[in-house]
Amino acid sequence: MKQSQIFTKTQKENPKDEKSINAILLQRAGFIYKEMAGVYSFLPMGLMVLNKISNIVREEMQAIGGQEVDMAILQPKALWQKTDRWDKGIGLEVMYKVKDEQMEVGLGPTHEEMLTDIIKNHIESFEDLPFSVFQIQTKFRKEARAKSGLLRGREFIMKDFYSFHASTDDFKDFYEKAKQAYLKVFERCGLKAIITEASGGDFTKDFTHEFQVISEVGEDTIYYCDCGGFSQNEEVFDKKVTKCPVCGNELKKAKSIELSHIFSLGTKYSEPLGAFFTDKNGVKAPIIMGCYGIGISRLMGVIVETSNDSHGIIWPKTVAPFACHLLPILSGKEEQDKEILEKANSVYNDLQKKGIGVLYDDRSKKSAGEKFADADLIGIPMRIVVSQKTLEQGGIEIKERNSDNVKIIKLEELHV
RNA sequence: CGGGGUGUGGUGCAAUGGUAGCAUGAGUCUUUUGGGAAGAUUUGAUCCGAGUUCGAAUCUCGGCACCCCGACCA
Repeated sequence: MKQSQIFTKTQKENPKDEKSINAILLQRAGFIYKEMAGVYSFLPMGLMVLNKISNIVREEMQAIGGQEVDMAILQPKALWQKTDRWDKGIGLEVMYKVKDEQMEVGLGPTHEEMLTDIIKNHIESFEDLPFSVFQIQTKFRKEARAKSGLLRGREFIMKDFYSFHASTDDFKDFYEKAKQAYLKVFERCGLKAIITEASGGDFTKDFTHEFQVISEVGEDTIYYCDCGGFSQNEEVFDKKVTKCPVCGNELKKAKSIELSHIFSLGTKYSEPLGAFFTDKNGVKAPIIMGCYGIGISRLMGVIVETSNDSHGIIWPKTVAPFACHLLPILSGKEEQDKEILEKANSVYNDLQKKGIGVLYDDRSKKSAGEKFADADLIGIPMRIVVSQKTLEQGGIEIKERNSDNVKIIKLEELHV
């Protein structure tokens, strides 16, 4: 893609009133646009990143059998009244409600009610179980205090995933599979997630599990051990415990960001909504459920929050909008510039033919300094420079965003 | 929802109650070109509503918005 054709521009100055790194860098680089506190539009390159993240999540969900759907966002009031969540709890405190001349509806903050209602019309026997369903869509939640860029929004993109089982044992097996799938998702996104025991709020009395990433801007505090055998959220942590019950080392305390929260739902939704199946003995029983969320747009924010330097974003290869950023640096001499541009064009065409994503900074009026600064800000993992210097040395210059090493190589030697 | 802070061109900043200025961006022209180039020229702003005053960006009241701390949080 040619940079001159992307309608967004970078900003030199930090936006006034933003303290959070992800909010500053994503806006300056033109990935997102703030509409209101906690409400952002995703611009072309922002959407590319979001799609990369979504695809990683989608692949891992499909790998454990998840079937993708896209449910309605408008929520029928009657459905939420069946679980007694319209007038209290999440329905009262979290759900946006909209009235027209005929009816009142909610904007989906989560989809247990809707999905349970859908599946009950399809599931009749134990032979129809188990299965799991996910979707990636915009959720709406009234946040008392939206903050920190993409980390806590009123409108945000979430992957919500639900599983349905005939027995608790089967649910537990799947729950473990989902945990492993989530670890893979975060690893592929370049993040080290710590599985942490937490409270399920009014959802469940049992511990639930959160996937936490250590970060100073996090809202949570966790006590954990590097051995990986122990981590608990402060809200459930017994302060008398000081050593890891698994390896015996001192526990560490850190602020962290919650990327995901997974729950055992039991029959909390299937019973009131009437989602029953007939078991092997011909007895009717409520379906056992689990639910598993990942904040997709929050994940994008967390990646920026944990991967940046004073010049800008450093995207991991797996989620970067492009694999490389091609910068022709002109010399001011007509003949040479023609040669430089020809070379840059041929590199661009070559990479495109190979299917390598490339952002081509073809802006003729930008100075070298500005192109470098923009490249650092946007944060594409590999920078390729074509200039008089590189022509003289018969190659192209490459530099990885997360390193200071610069080297001249032949185009054929490029690996991304 | 409680507390604190802030609202001025697209962006970042200034302006004792008295001509809204600077930088940057954007447009045009010339010269430049390896880390946010130079000159010339053009463009563009006081969050909204009341009040005080001869006169309000500035003072008062009300509203709205944004940021931060806390409470809350599937």
